[in-house]
Amino acid sequence: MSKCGRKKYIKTNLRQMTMETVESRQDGSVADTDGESAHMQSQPGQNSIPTLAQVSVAGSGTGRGSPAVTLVQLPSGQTVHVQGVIQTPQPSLIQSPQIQTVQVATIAEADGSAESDGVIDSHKRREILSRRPSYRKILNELSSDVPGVPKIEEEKSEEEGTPPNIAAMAVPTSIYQTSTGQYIAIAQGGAIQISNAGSDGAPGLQALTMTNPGAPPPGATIVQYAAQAADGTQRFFVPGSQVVVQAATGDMPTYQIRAPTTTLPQGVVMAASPGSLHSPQQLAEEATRKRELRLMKNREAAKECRRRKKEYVKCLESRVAVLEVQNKKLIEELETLKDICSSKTD
DNA sequence: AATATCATCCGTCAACGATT
DNA sequence: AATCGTTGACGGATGATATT
Repeated sequence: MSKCGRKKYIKTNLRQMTMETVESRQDGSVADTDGESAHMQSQPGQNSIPTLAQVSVAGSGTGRGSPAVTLVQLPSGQTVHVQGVIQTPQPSLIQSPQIQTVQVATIAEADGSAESDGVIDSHKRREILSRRPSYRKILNELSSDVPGVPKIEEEKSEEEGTPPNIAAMAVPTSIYQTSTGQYIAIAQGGAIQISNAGSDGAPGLQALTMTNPGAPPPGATIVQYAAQAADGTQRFFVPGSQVVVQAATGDMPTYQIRAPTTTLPQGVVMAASPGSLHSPQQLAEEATRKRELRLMKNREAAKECRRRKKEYVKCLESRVAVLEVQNKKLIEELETLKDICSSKTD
């Protein structure tokens, strides 16, 4: 199998896993091409329910957000309202003696005969296929429903995207990352903090104080870091037109703050305010800087997004486990009640 | 041991919604 | 309208495991 094909296979499996164990689509009636983006918003409780389709109880909606209420029609014709998957365990939840096949309203059939044939109005389809909320939102809503599920904080306090050891220090105004994964935080008072990323517990954080306080000239906020210089050092440019030079030798990195008297090493991109750009070369450098900044941000965002997704999937998996246990208990309870009833009738 | 396959992670791009 | 954050999709890299 080619690598590409293998990936398709893996991703298909992941998508199936998502659909079966996470999303639990009831009937596939919503024609979703990407398999993930649409059905998270398919909350049965939010739609009118003109027609019904058979589904299994285990897949009766994720109930994200406020507890989604699913209308369940019993074989006897009686209808009951069943909360979505997200609910606190209850002592007794017997709602149907035949819980393996109940009937739940579906979205695609909720719009009339024409759309039940799979012809969905483009606007409607657009709404259905609209982007689902972020994992942060989803998980926070899950958390609000079930105690014990940790919330994802809006403000990143312990997330991996922030440099370790820096969060506990003085609040920095700017954080820059070097090509080697190190972070430089520049606090308001001019203190420079350098930390090694990814080194858990490593005493990599060092604080340096700039020697000439004073507001940096406007437009002199240096964002980019230098590649390793020819002399084996690494240089970072900080506000105030100063340069932080990292020595490349030794186990303990050393840093010095120098005036940028030397020529810039190759690869350094100096940022400047857009108003000060004149030559095409400066414009190109500005564009390059912006692009690299965007890539860096997106890199971190992708990491964070994946972390949230993992957390979200874990949350759902644990919920599945809980519900399986709950379901088992209900079945047992049902059997017990059946026995009691049959013994009474005898 | 060499090769193939699997599993996972990561960076990037593009599209989208939300915000300014 | 511009900008930003989020996330699916894609492809590459890498380590683990199975097969030859």
